[in-house]
Amino acid sequence: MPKIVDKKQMQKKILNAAMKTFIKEGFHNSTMAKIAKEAGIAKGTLYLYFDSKEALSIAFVDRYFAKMKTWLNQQGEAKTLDEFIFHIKTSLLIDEEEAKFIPVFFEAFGPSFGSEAFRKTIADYFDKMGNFYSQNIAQLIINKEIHSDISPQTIGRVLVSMIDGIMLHYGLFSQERENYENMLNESLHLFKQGLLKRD
Amino acid sequence: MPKIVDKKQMQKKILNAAMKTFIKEGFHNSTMAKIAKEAGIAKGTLYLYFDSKEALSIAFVDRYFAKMKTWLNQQGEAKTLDEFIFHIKTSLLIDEEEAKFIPVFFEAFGPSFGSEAFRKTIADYFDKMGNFYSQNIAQLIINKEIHSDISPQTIGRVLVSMIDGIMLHYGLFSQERENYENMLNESLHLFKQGLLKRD
DNA sequence: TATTTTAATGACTATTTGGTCATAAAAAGG
DNA sequence: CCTTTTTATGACCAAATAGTCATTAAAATA
Repeated sequence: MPKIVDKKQMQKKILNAAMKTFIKEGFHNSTMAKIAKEAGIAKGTLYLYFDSKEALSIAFVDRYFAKMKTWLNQQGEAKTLDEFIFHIKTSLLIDEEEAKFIPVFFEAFGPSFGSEAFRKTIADYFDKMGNFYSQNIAQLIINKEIHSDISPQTIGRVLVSMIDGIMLHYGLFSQERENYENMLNESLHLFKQGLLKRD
Repeated sequence: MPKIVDKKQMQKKILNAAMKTFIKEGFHNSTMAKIAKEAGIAKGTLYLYFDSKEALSIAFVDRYFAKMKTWLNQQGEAKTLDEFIFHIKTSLLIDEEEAKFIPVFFEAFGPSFGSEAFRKTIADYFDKMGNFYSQNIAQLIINKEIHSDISPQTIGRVLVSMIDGIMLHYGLFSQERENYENMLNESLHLFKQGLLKRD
């Protein structure tokens, strides 16, 4: 009796079209009509799968961060400070392709920072990352690898901010790769010295 | 014969109104009409002083960075590590009003990150800040306040990235003020321990 | 194939808003 | 106080675009 469509498949198709349109036109010139056309459907159809442009944007960003969340969930807990520092280094060593997407991200979603919902989506991701670090730091304090006069909750979230800052500056201001790796080593050294338990 | 008005004074007044409106409404909801109203003038009058909304935005961002550069130039060199850390704390302790402007900045100028020239303008500012820190760190190494196995040039620029990261996360993800100050203290402690010369 | 239910369509609406312009007001000097 | 020049005003216009809805198409099943 009823016509049946794979909703998720359709949303995926639309999100792919959105990506193409965003890259080609810039985010704020990407009208719902253009995105629909790129997906090969009518505007009304698009609204059957996303209630609003904001909903579409949020779904887009969600998918963008999904990969990183998956990566995060795969990470095991570090048992030593060195291992912990290595974890951080791994998360900072994004490849050059990924770095090039950072300015595009701001170009595309800069205007979205006006939306509370949008900011919350991103904030949730960083909070999750912060909690991951916090738990690990708490464990490392128990293991007596890290000195105990710091708050794991606070320093975990701070670490995320600092790491993000380093990554953003790399992506936005395109320092040389070699230079970036120097900076990584220096900052990781600083992190390690800052966290180290002294006897 | 002619009625005469101080153009610069008027532009300043309008830019102040724009700032207020941007913070209150966000950039995209700040219509020229609202800005004019905030400035206590008619919309048509506003267009006598800025040819377009874009012209207004550019004037606005120019003024924003000019202030920060002035602030930077006024800073003296720290003689001790504690003084240096205090410097950093001062630069991180932006007031809540300023923090509220951060999302507005990305909202308004996010799309500009597609422009190489725009990124360079901002990069120059951060480089200037990085050099300031580098020079101070070099001096502190001479003063034997900081251990000598780090590169002042590199760590100066890294510090700027990390500081910027902390500030951005505060502004964008609006943590509680008290929480932010805790984070500041924790991260400054980490910086200090990381930089400290050990005997 | 007829029936039923869901999906697709795109012209249309409602609203928003950057920018204009004819008119009015203000100031300065003769 | 009249004239001239500059400045101020806000109703108005045109364009853009998010979102709607009556109508049509498609698919699944009996």
